[in-house]
Amino acid sequence: MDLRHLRYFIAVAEEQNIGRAATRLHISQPPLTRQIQQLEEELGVRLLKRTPRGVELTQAGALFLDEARNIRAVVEQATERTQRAGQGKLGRLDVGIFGTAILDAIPKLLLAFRRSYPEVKIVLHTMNKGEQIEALRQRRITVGFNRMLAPLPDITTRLVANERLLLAMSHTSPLAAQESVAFPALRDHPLVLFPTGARPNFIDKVMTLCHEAGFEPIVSQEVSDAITGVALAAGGFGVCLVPESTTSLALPGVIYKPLTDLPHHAQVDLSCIYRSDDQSPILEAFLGTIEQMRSTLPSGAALTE
Amino acid sequence: MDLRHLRYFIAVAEEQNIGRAATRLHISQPPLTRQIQQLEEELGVRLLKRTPRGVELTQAGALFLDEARNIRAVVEQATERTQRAGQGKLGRLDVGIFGTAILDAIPKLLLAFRRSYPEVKIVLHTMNKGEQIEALRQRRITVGFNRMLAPLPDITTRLVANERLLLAMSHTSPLAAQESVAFPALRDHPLVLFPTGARPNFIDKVMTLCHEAGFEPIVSQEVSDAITGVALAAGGFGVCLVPESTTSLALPGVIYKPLTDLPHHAQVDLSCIYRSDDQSPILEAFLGTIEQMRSTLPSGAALTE
DNA sequence: ACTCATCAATACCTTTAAAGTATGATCACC
DNA sequence: GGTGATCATACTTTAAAGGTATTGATGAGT
Repeated sequence: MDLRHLRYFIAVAEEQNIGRAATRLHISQPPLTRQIQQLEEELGVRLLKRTPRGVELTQAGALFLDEARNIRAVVEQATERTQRAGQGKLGRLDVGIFGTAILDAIPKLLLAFRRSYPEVKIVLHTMNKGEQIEALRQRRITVGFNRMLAPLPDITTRLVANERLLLAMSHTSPLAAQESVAFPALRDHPLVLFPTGARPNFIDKVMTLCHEAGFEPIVSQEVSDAITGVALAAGGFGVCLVPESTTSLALPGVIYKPLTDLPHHAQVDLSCIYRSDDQSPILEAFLGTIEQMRSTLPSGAALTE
Repeated sequence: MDLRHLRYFIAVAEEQNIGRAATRLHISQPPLTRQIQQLEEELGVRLLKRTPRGVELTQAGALFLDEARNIRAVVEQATERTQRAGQGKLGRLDVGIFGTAILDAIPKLLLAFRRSYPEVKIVLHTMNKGEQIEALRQRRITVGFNRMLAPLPDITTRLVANERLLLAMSHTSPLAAQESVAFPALRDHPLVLFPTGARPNFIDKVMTLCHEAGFEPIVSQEVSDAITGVALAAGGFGVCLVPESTTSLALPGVIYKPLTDLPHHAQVDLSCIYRSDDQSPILEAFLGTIEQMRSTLPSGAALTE
C-alpha cells in the first residue's frame, strides 16, 4: 500500500464516482479504477460498492476513509515537524554552564533565544570546564559556556563577552572609602582567589597580572567559585577580583569598586564552545542569536574574536 | 513521499549504514541511497550525516524516525481494522425492533451475536413495521424484526421462529380454572386484540382463525401492542391471544393457558428483514448467528422458510 | 421494448520511476 | 601511502503507473 492509494481512495470516496475523482486527480479513469482494485485486493476487503451511477462506500470503506484521512493528517504533521526541526525551530538544546554563569549575559542570551525559537527546549546542565568538554564530545550537550578556554582541535571557541575586573570587598574594608582602587595597591591586601580546578584558570590570570605589576600577592584563600569568593570577601577574608557580571551577586555587606592602573588585557572572557563539526541547525540558530546579542553584552561588541 | 521512503528510512536509521540496510531490504545499495536523498530533498531537511563508517541521524532525522515509526504503526492499525470490518468483525449493526420484540428470542439472538462479534456495536431502534421498511430503505437500520410481513421485492424476509398461540387472562377469569382452552370456546368471551397498525397484522390473523372456526369474535378492545393487551386482559377486559414468547411478560394477576383445537397454521411467525441487495459482512455474520441459533428458538428448527 | 447515456472494467500501449550493475570518490586505519 | 569500507554517481534494466480505445452493464427516457 502506498500513500498514493490513500489519496486516490479519498478522492473516489468523496466524489462517489471514479471518473470524476480521476478528473480531480488529473489522471484518467482506468488507472484510477486499477489502483482502487489493487488497494481492495491488498487489503482483502471490498471498500466500494459499484452502482450504475458511480460507487458508494461499504461499511469497511467508510471506516477506511476515516483511517486514510487520519493517516494523511499524521503524515502532514510529521513532515511539518521535521521541517521545523531541520530549520532549528523545533528540538532541544543542551547547554553546559558553570556555577556563576547564571549571572547576567547567559540568562539574557537564553531568553533571547527562547523568544526567537519557542519550540526549542533548553536544558541547562551545570558542569565545570573539563566536564563540558567531555560532555560536548559525548554529545550530551550541544554548547557550553566558560572562561579562559585553551584552544582544542575538535572544539570551537567563540567569544561571547569580555568583562572588566572589579574588586569585591566588605563595606568594612580599609579600601571601602575609596572611589576606585589602583591595582598595584593590592600588594598590601590579602586576596581571595577562585576558581580552583582545570588550568588555565582565573587564578592563573590574576597571579600573572600581579607579577606583571611587580608584586607577589598575599593569598588569603583559594575557593572553588565566585559566589564563595565574594562571600569570603564579605566576611573580611580579604578582597576578591571578580568579572564585572558578578556584581549581579548582591550579597549583604559586599561592595564592588572599579580598578585603575590595569593593562588593557586585564579582562576576562566569556566564551561558548561547541563541537567544530556540529552542523546542527539549532546550534546555528543559537550562534546566530549570540551574534545578534553581542552589542548588548559587556564589551563584546568592541572585540574581535 | 511514499510509505516506501519511510520503510527505507527506518531501516537505514536502524542499521546506521546504507549498505547493510539495503541488504536487509533485499535491494542493492545505490537505489536506497537515492531514495533517501529523494526523501531529504522532498522534505528539504538533512536527515542523515554521512560519515566514513556509515551514517548517523541528525536531530531532525531522529525526530523523523519517531514520526516514521508512528506512521507505520498507524497504517498497520488502519489496515487491520479495515480487514476486521471487511470480515464483519468490527463495525455497527442497527436493528429495528417492535415494542414487545424485546422478549425471548431477540435478546437471545443479540446476546449470541455479541458474544461472537464483540467489536460490533449493536444499536437498537424501536419502530413499527412500516417504519422498519422505511428505515431499511434509507439504511438507517440494517436488519429489522417483525411478524406477518408481506413480501416485498427489495426486502428479504427470513423466518426466525414460529410461535404457538396462548391465551392471556386474569386469574379471576371464568376460564382460569381450566388447564387448557379449546379455541372455539372463545366465541363466548370478549377478546382484547392487538396490534393496530399496518396490515396484515396479528388482529387479521386472529379474525381469520375465528372465522375458520365458524364464529365472529366479540371484540372487547383493540390496542397498539402486546403489553397493553395483556394488561387489559389482567384488568378483566377479556382474554387476549398472544404469541408464546409473551409469557416472559409476567404482569401481576395474569395467567397464560394453552389452546387446543387449533389448526396447524395457527402459529405466528417472527421474521427478520433486510435489504435484498445488502452484501454487508456484518449482516452476513448476523444471519449466520440466526442460523446457528435456530434450534434454540421456538419451533424455528422444525420449519422451512 | 428499445435506444441512449453513464460509468466502471478490460485490453493494450506509453511513459515514468524504481531497482540493478559498474564504477568513482572519500576517509579512516594499518 | 596502500587498503578496505562506505556513500555517491552514471548508466541500464525492469516494473509499475498512466494513457487511449473499447467493452460491458445498467438505468432513464422515448
